[in-house]
Parts: sequence; structure tokens; C-alpha cells
Amino acid sequence: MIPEEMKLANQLCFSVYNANRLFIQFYQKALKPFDLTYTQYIVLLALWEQDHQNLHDLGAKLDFGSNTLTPLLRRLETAGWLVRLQPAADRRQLVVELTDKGKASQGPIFEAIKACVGQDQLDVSQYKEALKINDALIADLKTAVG
Amino acid sequence: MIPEEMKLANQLCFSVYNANRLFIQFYQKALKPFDLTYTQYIVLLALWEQDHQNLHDLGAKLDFGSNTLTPLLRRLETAGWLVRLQPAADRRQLVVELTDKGKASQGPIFEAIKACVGQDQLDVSQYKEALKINDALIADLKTAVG
DNA sequence: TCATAAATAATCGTGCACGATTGAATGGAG
DNA sequence: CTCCATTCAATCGTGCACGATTATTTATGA
Repeated sequence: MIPEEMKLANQLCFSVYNANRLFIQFYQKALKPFDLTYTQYIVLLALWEQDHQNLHDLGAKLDFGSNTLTPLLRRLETAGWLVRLQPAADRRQLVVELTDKGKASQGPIFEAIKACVGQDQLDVSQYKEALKINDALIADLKTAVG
Repeated sequence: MIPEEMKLANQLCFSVYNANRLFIQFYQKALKPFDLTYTQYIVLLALWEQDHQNLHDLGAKLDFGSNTLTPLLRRLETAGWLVRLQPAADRRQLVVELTDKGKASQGPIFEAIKACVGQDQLDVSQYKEALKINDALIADLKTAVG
């Protein structure tokens, strides 16, 4: 017989895994009118916070390597959300910059997401508690995988 | 300027997203000697809880469709963890059953995972709290994406 | 200066996730 | 018995994630 603490229902990893998949589904639904994937939205969030970043710094904030970012940024450029620039000062780097469309879409996208949030959502204190405990979990996992 | 609550650092989805990626890295590391991916381990967990399930029921427990499970189960079969059987009673179905190797590996795999858990892990009460709040989140997201 | 190391984005390969479709097998109504 | 709807797994296509490698450019030290 499997130990009680190893059952799927008691596994925090499985809970986090499913919460993540549902979050992605939720956002994909809200983002469908904009033809954006969840990950693409996360990248745009980072750029709305700070435009004109190079791939390396963007990757540091999102924990993405170039293997993930390079094709992702190419797709975002093709769809007109940003441009990829090669700075003359250091031709190894790649700098990304939001287009006018990219900048202007922030408001409408936030509106679309808010409109998808149901009435029965977590209240503010629960949300903050969830954020706090997940961030503590992340800190622990970071040392564990170090 | 981006609203404070929309910054990455304040987004629960981003926290869950990163916790999930770190969990996966943690388990991949622990599972490397067994040549198992995280998702394959999750499927084995479900089978250790209950062997001899058909694809449909397994998918219901893990929220996977045949598009995810079919190739995954084929790989698990190729690696000798389970066998895929076509029941004569209903030839539409596919039943999976652990091999001797699949059954016998439960203990060693659990040991390997335990050995990878560091000293600075979440304590029991924090773990339970995290599980509780994530499960509440899942319930809300399910109604939201419903 | 010049060789070598370091930094950096790009590429490659694998395995998920999942929306959508397909095709085979079964069950049920007439 | 015979359609016809239903139930399944399988297939297809796209986009991540990420380990590993490669190729280019810059920095550094003798």
C-alpha cells in the first residue's frame, strides 16, 4: 500500500501543478481575443513594467533561457507586439522594445482579464496569503534545486 | 505606469507558475537515476494508488486527455514500467497495468525523493497550509474556467 | 598585439499540454 | 437487424520549457 503522504491528493507538487494548469487555461481564455498565449502575456507583463530590456535581463526576471525566449520573442515580433534590435555597442546582445501596439494594448488586455474574473474568486486576504506561502515555497525549492 | 497589482511580483499566477517549474526541476533531479520525467512520475503515483486503470479513468484523476496520455503511456510501456492492454470486453478502451518493475520501483523511488529533500524545507504546518490554500485556489479556478 | 577565456543569443532535440479532429467500436431506438 | 448517436483512444498541430551544444562577439591577460 502506498504511504498516505505520497497519495496524489496530499502532494503539494500536484496541487501546484494543477493550479498552474488552471491558471494558464484561465488566462488563455481571457487572452484569446488578442491571440496571445499565457507565456507571451507574462513576457508582455515584464515589458510593461520595464520596456527596452535585453534578452538576458528579461530572462533573469522570468527565469527563462534563450532557448525559451528566442522563439517566443520572434513570435511576439511577428505578431507586432515588439521589435527585436541588435545594439551596435554589443552585437552579441538582443534588445526588445514594445511597439505602439504593444504599449497601447496594456489597458484593453487588463480590462479583458478583469472581465473574466468571476464573482466567486478568492478574497484579497486569501490571495495575499496564497502569494506569501507560494513565495516561501519558491524560496525553499530554489535552495533545494540550487 | 502599470498598476501595482498587475506587477509580476504581485501576480499569484506567476508565483504558482514558478513554484511549479521549480517543483518539476526538483523531481526531475531526484528521478534522473530512474530515467523518469515528472509527468511520468505523476502517472506512476496514480497507478501505485490504484493499478489496472483504463486510460479514461486515469485521465479523469489527472485531468489529462488521450492526447497527453497516449504518447506518455507508450513511453512508459517502452521503458518497461507498465503494459497497455486492450480488453476484449470493450475494444475501444485501453487498460494499463504496472509491470513487476513498475511495482517494485515504488519503494526505491520514494527513497530517492526523500533523499533529495533538503533540511530547510517547509515544516509540516506550512506544507499543509500551502496545500489547503492551493486546493481552494483550484476550486475557484475550476468554476472560473468551467 | 594576439591568443584565449568569457559572455551571449541562437539552435537542436525531447517531452509535455492541450485544442481540434479522426476513426473505430459499442449501445440503443425503432 | 439496422441505423445512428455515443464513447473511446489515437492522431495532428502548436507552443512552450529546458538540457545541451554551437557560433559569434567581446573582454582580458601575457
